[in-house]
Amino acid sequence: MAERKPYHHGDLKRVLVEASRALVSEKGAAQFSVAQAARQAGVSTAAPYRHFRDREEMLDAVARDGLERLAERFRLVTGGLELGSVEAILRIGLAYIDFAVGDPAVFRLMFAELQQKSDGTCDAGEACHMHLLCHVAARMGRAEVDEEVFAAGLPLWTMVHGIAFLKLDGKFGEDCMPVALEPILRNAVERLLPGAP
Amino acid sequence: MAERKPYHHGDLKRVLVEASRALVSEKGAAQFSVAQAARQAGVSTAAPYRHFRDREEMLDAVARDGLERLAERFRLVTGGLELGSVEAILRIGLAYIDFAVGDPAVFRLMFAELQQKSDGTCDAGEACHMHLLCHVAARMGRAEVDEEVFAAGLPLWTMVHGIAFLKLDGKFGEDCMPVALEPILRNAVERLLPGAP
DNA sequence: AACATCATGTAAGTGGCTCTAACATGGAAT
DNA sequence: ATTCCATGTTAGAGCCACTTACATGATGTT
Repeated sequence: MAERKPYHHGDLKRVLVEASRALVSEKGAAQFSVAQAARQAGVSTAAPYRHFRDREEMLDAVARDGLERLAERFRLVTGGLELGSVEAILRIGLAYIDFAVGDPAVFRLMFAELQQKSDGTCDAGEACHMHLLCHVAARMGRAEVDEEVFAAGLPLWTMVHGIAFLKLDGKFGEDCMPVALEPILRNAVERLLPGAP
Repeated sequence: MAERKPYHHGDLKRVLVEASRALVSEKGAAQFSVAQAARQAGVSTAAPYRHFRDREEMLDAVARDGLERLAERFRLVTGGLELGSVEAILRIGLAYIDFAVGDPAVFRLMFAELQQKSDGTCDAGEACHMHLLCHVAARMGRAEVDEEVFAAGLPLWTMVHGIAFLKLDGKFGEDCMPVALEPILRNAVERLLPGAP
């Protein structure tokens, strides 16, 4: 019988984040409620407030979790590819869009306006951005990510971000895909990025 | 004395939309409440439900209003410019971003996930998109907006949309503007769009 | 081993919110 | 004048965020 109510539950915080993530994923951040997350975790509705200041801090935790998972995906899809190759940059863009389509509500939350976003969440977002910029820098033959690299990566980053959001908003017609994405992206990468050395 | 409580208030619906817009603009859609909007309009908290099915339908009305105002801006900034000129397309993009920065919360709402978006709101959004696509079509020497025009406009539309959102999310550093936007946009327009005939 | 402490849980309560139901009012149609 | 209906009100059910006061048990001290 492994089922014995543990002394003080163990790591409720993690369980709550997971429950929150599921709820957001299912119903959207707007419908998310602390009370439901608590019930899902099998604790009283007051328990979450021992681990999170308020509802928003719980959502922030879900956002951060999402950003970290996105960064992990970037690592996965570019594994083994040459730093700064068109292929690698393309894969990052596609992974980004894939994530958005796969878990729209969480993706929205990751880029939503929170009154006060924790430092950890900001860092997690920054890490995602940096992953792209490193490849852009390599493609430009730069050793580090400076202003110029940032400027060069901007149109790509924003374009992919825009595609992701417009897809979520159903702005792409019925089946959500009237045109093939990959060639458009590849074309953009090749045209927008300063050529390799 | 112009202050006499009118028989049945006149056009409460319009007043409520305006109040809602102000509230959303000020506090964000998440903090918006039907009750507050009603109080702001000077009616009971139940009154709004004579004009809107629920809270979401009120937000939808605010979104629609925003989309219509955006379309109006497009008309303004392209007035007198040649159809299909780089200048016109550029102005549309800048107006888009300008709107986003000027009223972030409403802009977010305009592209937010609503459970059920009214047809009117969809149409208003479509009108905005079409405004851009008409210029793109003209630039490509096409008489009408077909699949190819759509595909050509996609990277631009998405890029601008992405810039707007990333700006709102403060992803552009402290002062919200580490690089000049216009040259980047102009560059993108000139490189991405098939040349004029 | 006995005890104090502190993190982490619960129960109960406050005030606000969404939305509904039953009723009120007055403008417009007959 | 009478009726009807759109539009307003009051009252209330049910949910939620968050707080306060209390409970419990793991941990470190003596």
